[in-house]
Amino acid sequence: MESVFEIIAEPNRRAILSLLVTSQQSVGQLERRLRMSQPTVSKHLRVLREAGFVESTVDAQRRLYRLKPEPLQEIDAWLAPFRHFWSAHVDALERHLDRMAHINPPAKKIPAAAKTRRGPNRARPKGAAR
Amino acid sequence: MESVFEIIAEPNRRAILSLLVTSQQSVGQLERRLRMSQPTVSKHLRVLREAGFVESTVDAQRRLYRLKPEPLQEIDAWLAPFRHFWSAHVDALERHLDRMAHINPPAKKIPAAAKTRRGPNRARPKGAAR
DNA sequence: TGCGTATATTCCTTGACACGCATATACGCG
DNA sequence: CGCGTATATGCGTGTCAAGGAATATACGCA
Repeated sequence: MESVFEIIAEPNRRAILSLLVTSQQSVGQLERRLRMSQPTVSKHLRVLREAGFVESTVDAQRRLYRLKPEPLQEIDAWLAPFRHFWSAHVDALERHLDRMAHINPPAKKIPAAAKTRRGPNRARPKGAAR
Repeated sequence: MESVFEIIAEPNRRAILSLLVTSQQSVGQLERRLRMSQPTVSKHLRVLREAGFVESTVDAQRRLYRLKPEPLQEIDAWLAPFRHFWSAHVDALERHLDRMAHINPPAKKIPAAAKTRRGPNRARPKGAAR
């Protein structure tokens, strides 16, 4: 269980992280909202804590868990080279569509904004449904 | 092995993806550059292919594998909410530093670039630009 | 101090998967 | 055709992690 990628491979752990992104939560809250057994939650929290994804503070008998950014940023960093890759792809597609448009002009004009959105940030969470 | 996260949990598979980001590669090339056995490479490629991370074309006896963007974009999309979280953190830190600077002004001015540098993907309003 | 609540830990079983080895399939060439 | 190269697949095995049940620890309160 060494890498951050193995940590987030577990669906329940991802669910916990997703719940914590809004605000800190106690173990009991997570247990109820995720409908998993208390030991299971505690075990996953232990894994997440040891990997640096979360930290906890004590509030009487409760423990409040909150997110820590570093490991997720590490994943984000790993994705960076691939973002370049797929933005290049989108650009190629755009050029292709531009060529098509040139040969066979569309009925309606495409807003210029679509062309201006350039840069390392091209990666839009492909909104389209499946 | 259903989710994209389980797929990239395996270090060798991540290595394969990283090699493919530059250009397409044959199985043999991957085998040599990663120093893993040929069956192992083929098996990982199979997993990656079935999950949509790569596709292959046939070149005589060779198979050339190349990247496909969608699954990685899916991971990127999952990270989006957390980017909000950690940029909020950076902002809080910045405000804190600003307060400190106000109380006890620094010798040197921080270059403006430092403020713009907001991760490759500073979470942007989803509907924006299209 | 004893009880109830909240969380952590231990033990055990089960299942998934990564790898090695052997073998199968596919292709080109002489 | 038969051989060499390139890749895929099947089988057996070892490892490891996830979850359930039981139990331990910590805290507040009467």
